[in-house]
Amino acid sequence: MRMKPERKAETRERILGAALALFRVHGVDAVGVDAIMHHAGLTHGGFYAYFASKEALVAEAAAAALARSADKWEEFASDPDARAALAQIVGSYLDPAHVAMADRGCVLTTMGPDVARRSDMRPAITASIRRMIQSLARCIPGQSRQRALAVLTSMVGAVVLARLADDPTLADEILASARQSAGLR
Amino acid sequence: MRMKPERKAETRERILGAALALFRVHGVDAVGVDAIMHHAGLTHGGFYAYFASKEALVAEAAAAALARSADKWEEFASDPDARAALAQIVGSYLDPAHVAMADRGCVLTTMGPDVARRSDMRPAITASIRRMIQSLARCIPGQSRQRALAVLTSMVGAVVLARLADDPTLADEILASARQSAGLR
DNA sequence: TGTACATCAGTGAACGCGCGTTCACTGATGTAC
DNA sequence: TGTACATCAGTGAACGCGCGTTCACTGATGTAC
Repeated sequence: MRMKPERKAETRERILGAALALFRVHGVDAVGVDAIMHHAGLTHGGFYAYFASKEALVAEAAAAALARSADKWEEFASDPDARAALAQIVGSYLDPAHVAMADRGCVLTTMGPDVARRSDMRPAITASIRRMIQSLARCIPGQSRQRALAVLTSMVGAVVLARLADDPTLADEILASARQSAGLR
Repeated sequence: MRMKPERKAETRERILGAALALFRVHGVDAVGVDAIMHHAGLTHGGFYAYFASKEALVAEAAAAALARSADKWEEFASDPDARAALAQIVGSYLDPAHVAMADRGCVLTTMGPDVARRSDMRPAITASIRRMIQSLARCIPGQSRQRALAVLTSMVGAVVLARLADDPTLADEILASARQSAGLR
């Protein structure tokens, strides 16, 4: 079943997407190659035509997902209305919907400790974090880098904590407090 | 080799301690019962005389470790000098040494997403989080619960991000910005 | 105090299972005539 | 336009391995006499 090259690239994206969704929900080590391929509508044997190893997929998937987040933030930050841009970035991040949909959640909050343990992934992740800080700084009154660091920190901490809280009221309180720290409302 | 009951309790603590250190450094799923028992100076077969399953150990170890953190914060918070108490709690948490020693790091930052996925653990974890928020509130000018939530959020986010950054300068910047957000310096 | 015994904390071989990875194969498709 | 062929994306059986768990056993220790 020979196919056009663009179709092969599509399949590759499909595997990456399936892997990411499963990694974020269940954790990297709890998801096997077999589960990823079935989620992508394929069988496990084909995996190694696309990736050298599961570890290589993990590295690429996490780096690509965070880079996409950084892209999105840059796009929001290019809005001339800085106040609206900040509301876009921070508001969507500190939304209970983001907490609930872990399968599409930010890599920093769904796979943070997992990625931190794999030192080979940290350079790519760090590069995206820097871009996210820069985008935030552009939206913040005074364009303070220090403030941008504090806002990113609050965003990550709030989503991690909100996912841990088994009481939705507490989770919402945490998100609301972080929104206020970020200068929203 | 029959032994005094206190000795059995000691062995149990040793297994819990070994498990926690390994879980925090390598992640729950990357650490086997065999590795835990060897780290505790025992062989794998004895494990089931202490815990019903690996999953039961994970739940108990994570809950106990966070409860111990909450105990420590309560102790610090009972200092009549609120300013000193806050410096103790926040300063030790946002110390580069805490970032570096993941094997003794706070459960929220080392195992956060892992714990959030196991819904049976979340009640115990949430109870400890509430105690930590209360301790923080006692140390904060005005005893504001809202501020306490924001400070805890910053602490967790900063340590997660600092562990991800492969550049120590960036990591230190993140920690310093969180210290400032918490009212230190 | 000294001896015999019962206890049970800890051992290590064995189990079934699912993992990551390999590979000989299949068959739908793009290409050449 | 129609046919024959080469390609290669995807299949599925098979591999060795380490996992979580079980269990018959061992032998140091506390206890009873």
